[in-house]
Amino acid sequence: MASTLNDNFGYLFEKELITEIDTLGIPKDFKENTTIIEVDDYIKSMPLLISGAIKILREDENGDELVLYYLEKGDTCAMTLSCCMGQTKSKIRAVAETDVELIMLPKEKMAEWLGKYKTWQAYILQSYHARVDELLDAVDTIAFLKMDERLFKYLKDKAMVTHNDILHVTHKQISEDLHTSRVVVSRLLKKLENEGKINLHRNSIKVLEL
DNA sequence: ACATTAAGTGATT
DNA sequence: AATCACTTAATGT
Repeated sequence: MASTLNDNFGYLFEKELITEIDTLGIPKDFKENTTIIEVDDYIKSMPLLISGAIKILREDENGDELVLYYLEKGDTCAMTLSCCMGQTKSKIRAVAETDVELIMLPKEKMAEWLGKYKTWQAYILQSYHARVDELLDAVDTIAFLKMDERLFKYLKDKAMVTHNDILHVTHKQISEDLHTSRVVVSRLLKKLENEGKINLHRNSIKVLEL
């Protein structure tokens, strides 16, 4: 376990901090497509992503969802950060996009480490900043981009986090992530194929322009 | 061969 | 861009 930590965070954190994470953190695995955090869950620990990718979704009262952004190796969840500080419930849903390995850190240590370790402080601030940026990006995408551009961006993002240009996903699933209808997705995908940006197959899509 | 599910299409709002 | 109604194609039993 200590070696995994060193491989992934050795360049980020000082030795003592790695040791603390090693002794206090609880390693956890999630299989692809399992829910890691549900809306209204209370957050009692904060996750550090070791490997895999996590999809962060917003969900409205009808259960309609919308993809906000993806988390990758080394990232942490900004929502968790704000939840740990206040005593609030999660307002988002986190689903494992691929098989995921993470370490759960007790939230009490968060504040303590902020004062104790410079690298931890830098890491938290940096990831908070990155998350805010991605959120703004998501807002821009929804507010200013047309559906076809949103769709293509979605495909590219997905290919990026899975490190695979072939996506195994149905049009229906895409429409749910983008909060639109399947018919629209099918039509736009067809258009993208005609433009030579993707190849369509049943249950899979190959992204050509990355 | 039949049922089920994914994807394509035209028409309408 | 959403919805409906319908077709076609692929896949499972």
